[in-house]
Amino acid sequence: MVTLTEENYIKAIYHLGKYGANNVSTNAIAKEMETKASSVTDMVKKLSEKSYVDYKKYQGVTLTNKGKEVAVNIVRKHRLWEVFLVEKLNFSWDEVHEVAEHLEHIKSKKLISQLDAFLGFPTHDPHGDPIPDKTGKIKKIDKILLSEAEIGDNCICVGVQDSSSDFLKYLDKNDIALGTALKVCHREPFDNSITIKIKTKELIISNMIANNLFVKLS
Amino acid sequence: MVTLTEENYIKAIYHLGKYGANNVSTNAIAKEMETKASSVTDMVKKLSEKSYVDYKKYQGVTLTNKGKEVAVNIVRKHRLWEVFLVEKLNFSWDEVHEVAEHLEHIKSKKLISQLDAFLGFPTHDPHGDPIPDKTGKIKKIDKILLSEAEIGDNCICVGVQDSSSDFLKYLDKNDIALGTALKVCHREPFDNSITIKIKTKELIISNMIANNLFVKLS
DNA sequence: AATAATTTTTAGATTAGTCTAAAAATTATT
DNA sequence: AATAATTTTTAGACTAATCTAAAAATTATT
Ligand SMILES: [Mn+2]
Ligand SMILES: [Mn+2]
Ligand SMILES: [Mn+2]
Ligand SMILES: [Mn+2]
Repeated sequence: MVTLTEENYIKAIYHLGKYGANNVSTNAIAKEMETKASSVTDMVKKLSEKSYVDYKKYQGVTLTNKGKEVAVNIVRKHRLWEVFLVEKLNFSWDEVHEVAEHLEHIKSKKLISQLDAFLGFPTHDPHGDPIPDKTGKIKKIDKILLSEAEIGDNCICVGVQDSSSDFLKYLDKNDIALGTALKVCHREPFDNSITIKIKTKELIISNMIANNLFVKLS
Repeated sequence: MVTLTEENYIKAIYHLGKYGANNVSTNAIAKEMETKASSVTDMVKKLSEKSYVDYKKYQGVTLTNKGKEVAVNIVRKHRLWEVFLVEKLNFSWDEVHEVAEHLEHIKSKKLISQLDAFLGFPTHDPHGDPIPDKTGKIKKIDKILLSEAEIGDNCICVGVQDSSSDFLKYLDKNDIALGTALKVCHREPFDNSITIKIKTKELIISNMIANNLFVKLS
């Protein structure tokens, strides 16, 4: 049995550990969870006790297979609920995360398998992130950051790195959604801003924007 | 701000106080919540402090208007989710309660108003219980217990008193669902069992069954 | 290699919710 | 009206999760 709080710690460790194979530090977890390092130490001991993580004092943690299972399952639920909110309840993609943070903790196998079927077994959430299947398998698509695309490339938006409301609303305002086709026209050497063309319209976007938008070449 | 636990106590007090205008006793709450009387006393003090209930030592509690508002809102959410589970996710009516017990605590105005719209503003849940509207108004239909119907009455099933899995499965097995028409044919004086006719089929049901099935005369 | 800065852990408190056992109040029975 | 039975409250303890402040370990800098 895993408590709601434990689930949140496990999820945080999962996200922090995804890139970079090394251990996740106490401070990193504390920052992610908006809590104090001392609280993290306590919890990490408990998670280790219950063998959700491997932990050696002062060395940070990594998820065990058991821990990874829990994490992936929560991510699956989170993303399925996000799809539900957008597809069925007309939420916009910048409104879903907060509600999904709560819905992801509802424990019912049947609920999730039926929801999955009801949604038509979606493979990606509204932000382009992959949805693990019931066995925990995640199929990843080969996407690159728009900032890494070359001049002249034709791309399709497939995801966002940052999914803060501010960023998503910026994209909405500029008619950029998942599936939108665009062409990279020019890169300004001074600030790495790039000019892109969407349909007939040209748009200049900063390097920071380009660094948070995933595309695939088309 | 009201915690999940407080919500559950408030809901229990609401259900216990619905019939009979008198105060709800500590022991009654303890039984309903499957907890100890001493825990109830502690919580009841806190709820009183926060003015969700009126409480005088040794005299039990009643919900204040503020408390009633919270209770009705939880009931609304619980019943809307039950409709969702049955109508959209193919749950049967004996499976929904437990999951709804968790979903009812998700706090998002938009989630519930959109869910309500998505479901077509249902007025009753899968057990025939009325769904309060967003202002908390509950419209009650005039239903009677089948045990109170007279010989010769033609009725339609509109709800259940008990919604335990055992009872609901009994009804399923005997093709009794909400909306089912039936006629009261005979009452056996010895045990108050009654013979009913559904379509062409006769069925003998015990007084206990008849005491847990709501019907309206047709 | 010694010292300074940073990170992590420990020690001790706090809050929400629960429990057992005993005391106090209420209600029922003689 | 006195006693017995029941209900309710209090007192004190426990667990989960958190915090602050101080100690210990690690890492960075001189
Ligand atoms: Mn999210
Ligand atoms: Mn997402
Ligand atoms: Mn229910
Ligand atoms: Mn119901």
